[in-house]
Amino acid sequence: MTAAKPRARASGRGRPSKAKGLDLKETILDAAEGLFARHGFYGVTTRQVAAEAGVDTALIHYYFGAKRELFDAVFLRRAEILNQARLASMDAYVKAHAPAMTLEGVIGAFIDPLLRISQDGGLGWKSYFVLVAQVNNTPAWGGETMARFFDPVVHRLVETLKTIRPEAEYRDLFWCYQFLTGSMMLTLSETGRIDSLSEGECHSSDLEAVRARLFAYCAAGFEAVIARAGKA
Amino acid sequence: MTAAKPRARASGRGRPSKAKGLDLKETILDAAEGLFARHGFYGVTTRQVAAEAGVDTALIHYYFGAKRELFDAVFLRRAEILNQARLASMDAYVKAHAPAMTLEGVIGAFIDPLLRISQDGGLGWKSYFVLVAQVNNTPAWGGETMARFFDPVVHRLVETLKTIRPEAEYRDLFWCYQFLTGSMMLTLSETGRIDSLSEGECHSSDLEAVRARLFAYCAAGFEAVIARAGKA
DNA sequence: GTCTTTTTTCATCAGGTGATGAAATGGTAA
DNA sequence: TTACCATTTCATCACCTGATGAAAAAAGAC
Repeated sequence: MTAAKPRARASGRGRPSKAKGLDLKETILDAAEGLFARHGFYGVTTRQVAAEAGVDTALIHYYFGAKRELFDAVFLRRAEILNQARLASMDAYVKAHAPAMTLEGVIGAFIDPLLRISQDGGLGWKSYFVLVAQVNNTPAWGGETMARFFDPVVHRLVETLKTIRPEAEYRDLFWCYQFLTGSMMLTLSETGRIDSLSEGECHSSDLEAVRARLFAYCAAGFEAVIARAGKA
Repeated sequence: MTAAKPRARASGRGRPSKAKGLDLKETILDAAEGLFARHGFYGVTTRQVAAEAGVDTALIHYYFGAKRELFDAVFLRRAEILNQARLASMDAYVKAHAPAMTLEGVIGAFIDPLLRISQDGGLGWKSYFVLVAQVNNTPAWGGETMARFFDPVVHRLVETLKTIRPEAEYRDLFWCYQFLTGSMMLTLSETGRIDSLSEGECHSSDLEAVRARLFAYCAAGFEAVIARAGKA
């Protein structure tokens, strides 16, 4: 909003960054991440990013090319990490509880990495989740990337659920997944709406409160939909 | 994307609109609604809106003032209608089932008006829901308006639920509401993600499939969270 | 030290942005 | 008719946008 305070500045003109241990490329990505999360792709100018990063505008184009490529770079930077954390979490759960998996356990293994990373990962990750939530309901901005990285995790979830509820139909599982992801993304966005709505009783940032409720909520939802399909 | 085709054009220069039954103000709102929904506030220029509406740029400022006021006008136009439909639906349910209300019934009365309007309201309403979903996780653009109109409906929901589950804690009800609204908004956005994810098994636009699952899903989720709180 | 390569900055471009004041238009009322 | 007034258009402003080519500065190779 106001005049940006440079966070990294090269000494003179030359090439000091790597010698000083400053990676301007990362600094630019950090700045862009925060701004894109707050204002969206079109709501941010390359000059704002440059100012926030304490860097000349041209440097952004030198490293990333067009503005859209910068956005993609921001999106990709953490996508792989996130993806592998979730796959590992699912793997670990399956290996540890293979004989007696529960819906709630599987769903927890699917969601918990995100909560944990959001809690422990610092502000960068918080911004990143806001960004992912944005992309999640504006597929035009990276829906393809979204699909490329996250479809495998989702299919892993669905297949695992199918293993422990063989009678469930795929249609039901996919719809339930959509409901789950809507809850999850809105929660990770930490918009503050629940704070004002509940007049201070709940806090967006209280992910422990989420953990205590969301897994059970979703598991019961899946169960109900599966059961209802059996009846109808 | 491409060259816009004018949809309404005044004959010469003067003031033919009302005589012809054409309300250019509404035409502008329609055009703005569709564009804002697709590209977001900053992703749309007043010139694009003008072109889509078949109108001069200056006319937009004549009717609405600044661009942001145009956005607010778009948002407000349908907010009141939506709000009253939902309050009426809740009222009707309570009056009809007062002695024996169910969680699923109350939740259905809360959500169903949106599904019905989205199904029967035409493209304008579809765009509007995308817009509301956008605002829902970008509170900076109209979160205040959002709260002003929709908080009363949410409180009505929560109070009604508290009536039929007096043992429930408000904290739990608010968290569950957040989960519900996340599922609902993502669903109403009809992003098409479920279509590709399920390889054609499900369709974003199939709101009948949503009706058959979402109410039961949410009701079971609420029930589980309330029950778990009682135990813990 | 000189040469080369990478990084950073400067200066600038062509085009687009939201916005406005003034003029044109034609319906309405006297 | 004539005067008025809401509506619509035109022309334009000051500023910002993403992007680029060339120059400057520093690090590393020899």
